[in-house]
Amino acid sequence: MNALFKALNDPTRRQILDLLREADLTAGEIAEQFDMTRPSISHHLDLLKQAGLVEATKKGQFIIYTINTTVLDELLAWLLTIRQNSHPQ
Amino acid sequence: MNALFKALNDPTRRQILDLLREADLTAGEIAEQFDMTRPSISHHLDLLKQAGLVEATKKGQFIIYTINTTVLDELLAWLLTIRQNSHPQ
DNA sequence: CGGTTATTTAGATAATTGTCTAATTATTTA
DNA sequence: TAAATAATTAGACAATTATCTAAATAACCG
Repeated sequence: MNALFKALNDPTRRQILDLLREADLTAGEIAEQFDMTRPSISHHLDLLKQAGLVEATKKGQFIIYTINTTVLDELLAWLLTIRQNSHPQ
Repeated sequence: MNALFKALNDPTRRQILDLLREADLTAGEIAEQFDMTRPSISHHLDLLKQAGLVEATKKGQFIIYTINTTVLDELLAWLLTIRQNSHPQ
């Protein structure tokens, strides 16, 4: 869970996920959406990849990023546990 | 959401939430559960409080911490959106 | 092949974070 | 009121993080 929380603990990375929710995008298309250098975006993508939240597939000279939400299941389960069972009086 | 993700991005703080899910506890009772100094735990409790995840009420010389899960609703909603609507083909 | 394009890797730096010890505040109690 | 207990605040320090520029890798195209 550590890599997951770490990946989500940044507004740029969460925004990248929001973008990828709409469509698969190349690294360059993602970078265009931010006022930040490409290496910085590349680094954010790497952290998302480490957490398993995105997958990267090379297509020619481009790298296409795809969201993968299955890793969120564990987080979702934890959240629901915390929320529903909090010391009922 | 920033304070929330920040608060959750630490295993000690998540474990504190797990403890408070079972029962309200004083700062000292929480500190007992960890191999860490009281000031460190106090700092973690402060971050949880800043995120709205816990509430502190003074009772004599003790401070009792209570979990508050309502702030998790926004996170839960975001997670569900990300998960359910990810670029259906 | 040589130049251009897409992206990452490497290395540096400032800011943030987690932890500690020491000091402070507040409350209880003998 | 003085000592003890509960907890926080303050300040220091090492580790991590987000960002940048410069360099490297890889693929395309004239």
